[in-house]
Amino acid sequence: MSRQAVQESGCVEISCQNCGLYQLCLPMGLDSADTTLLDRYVKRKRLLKRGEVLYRIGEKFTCVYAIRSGSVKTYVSTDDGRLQITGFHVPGELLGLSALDEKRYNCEAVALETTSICEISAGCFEELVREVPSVHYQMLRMMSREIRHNQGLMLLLGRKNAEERLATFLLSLSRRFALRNYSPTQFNLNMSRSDIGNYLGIAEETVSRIFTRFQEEGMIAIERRHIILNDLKRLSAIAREPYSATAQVIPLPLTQYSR
Amino acid sequence: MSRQAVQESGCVEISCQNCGLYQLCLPMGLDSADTTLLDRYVKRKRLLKRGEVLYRIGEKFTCVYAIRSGSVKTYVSTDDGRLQITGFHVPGELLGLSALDEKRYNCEAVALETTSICEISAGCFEELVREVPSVHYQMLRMMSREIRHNQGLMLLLGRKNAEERLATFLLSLSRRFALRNYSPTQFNLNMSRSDIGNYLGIAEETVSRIFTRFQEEGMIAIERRHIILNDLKRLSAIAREPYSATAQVIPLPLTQYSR
DNA sequence: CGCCCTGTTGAATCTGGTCAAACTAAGTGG
DNA sequence: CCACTTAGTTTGACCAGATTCAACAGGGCG
Repeated sequence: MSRQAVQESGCVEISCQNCGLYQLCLPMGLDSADTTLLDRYVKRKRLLKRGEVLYRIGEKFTCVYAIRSGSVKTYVSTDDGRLQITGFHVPGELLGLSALDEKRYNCEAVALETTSICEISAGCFEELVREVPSVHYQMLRMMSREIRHNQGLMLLLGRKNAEERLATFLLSLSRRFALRNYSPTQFNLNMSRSDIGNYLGIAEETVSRIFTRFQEEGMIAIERRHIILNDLKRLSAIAREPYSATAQVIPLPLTQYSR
Repeated sequence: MSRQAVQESGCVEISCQNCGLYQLCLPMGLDSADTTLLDRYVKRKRLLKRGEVLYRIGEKFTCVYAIRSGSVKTYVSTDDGRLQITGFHVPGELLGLSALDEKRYNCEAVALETTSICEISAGCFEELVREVPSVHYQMLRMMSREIRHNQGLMLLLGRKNAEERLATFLLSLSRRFALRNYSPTQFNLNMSRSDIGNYLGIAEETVSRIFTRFQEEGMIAIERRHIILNDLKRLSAIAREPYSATAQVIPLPLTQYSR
């Protein structure tokens, strides 16, 4: 039935080789038989342009999505349209899992740039999780990670002032770059000040002001979207990272902000 | 091995009949064979007094906990000891799931009152999830729910002012009571103002002030910890609930605040 | 070249935090 | 039973940080 779906969509040529689900599961001990199985479940591919919506709040839960390339932001909103960005998502990550409970998407997903997505129907997803044990446990871990990420963000939103938020944000980027073997002290912020502000719960003007203050104090050098961190120690002192700084890396699943 | 653990702990008499895991899973289609299986996995029971710690941030992930009775708050913290309460948890809920990914607890759990807990070792938990399909999918749904809850809280913390936060909080309690067939307009707040403030990311003085303001405006009547909601409509208007108000109930897994 | 978008800066304003004090209820011990 | 302590709550005064509004600078692009 899922194979049929693949054929219907005219996307038979699409293997799962480069899709997020594959990337996600392979390092976790899936053997090739499993990945062949994966292929069966991927329904079709979608290509989104910047600003296009993947799913909306309240919409029925139809698919789980895996990002192949590009990046996506998710956000929730109030009655009167105020948005809170809850995450930026990159290749290898899954979207829509938080709809499993209520069978409705509870946040909105929008492409930040041209983005390629694998679609897995909700039914197929359940089947997949049931039939492939290694995928199954991997799902739990992924959701566990998302919960942890959100908790870090709540701490930031609830208890940190604007300076601390910015410092935390910069350090989190720095660490993620270090993990990917990019420079931890020099990179591009490829999102707008307003995105940063929204994510951190402060006005974009405040973001600007604090960046310039940090610069005046010599901790950073920033020019448009390129930034150099001159004093990680001082930034750390300001950021006031969570207790288990070693274990709990960061609440920021962001896109690759360097190049 | 898990059976052995049960016997070692001297808690053989404890069946899973009243433990959270049982309550959780039974309505979801577990048959009695499955629940017998469940019994095998519950290692032992713990009894916590008010203020006692169930697990700490950074501690190794050893167990998943199910609340039998009482209530527990979880929180994360910064370097310098500021806390952010991330949830209040009640019977039937599981604790510790967000440690699945990193194998360390990333928040701290403390009993709010005398609380009875079932303990399931991490290894047994994995086995349980692997062997009992109905439990497995249930886990995914639980974590999905927690993510949704956290997203609502992030929206509140990032984009709402103090009045809106309080109104949201009161309405969420009201709805939960309605679900349990308690009065949605009259109940006890059995947590301190400071707990409320911490949870909502505002000072306890601000909580007090806004409660009195709401009272002056006739929307509520409050006396110590007993509260009457006189005007749900006006509260809703202030709260500015998320778009899909129907689908997305509330970000507040709180304890029974009425009696 | 001129327009638009993003980002920066300044000034006024205001929300909410902090500090301090008073008050209440509930214990606690003599 | 009463004096005393303690924790929780409320209230006022003051102030800092952040928002809002507005103007402006500069780069990228048609």
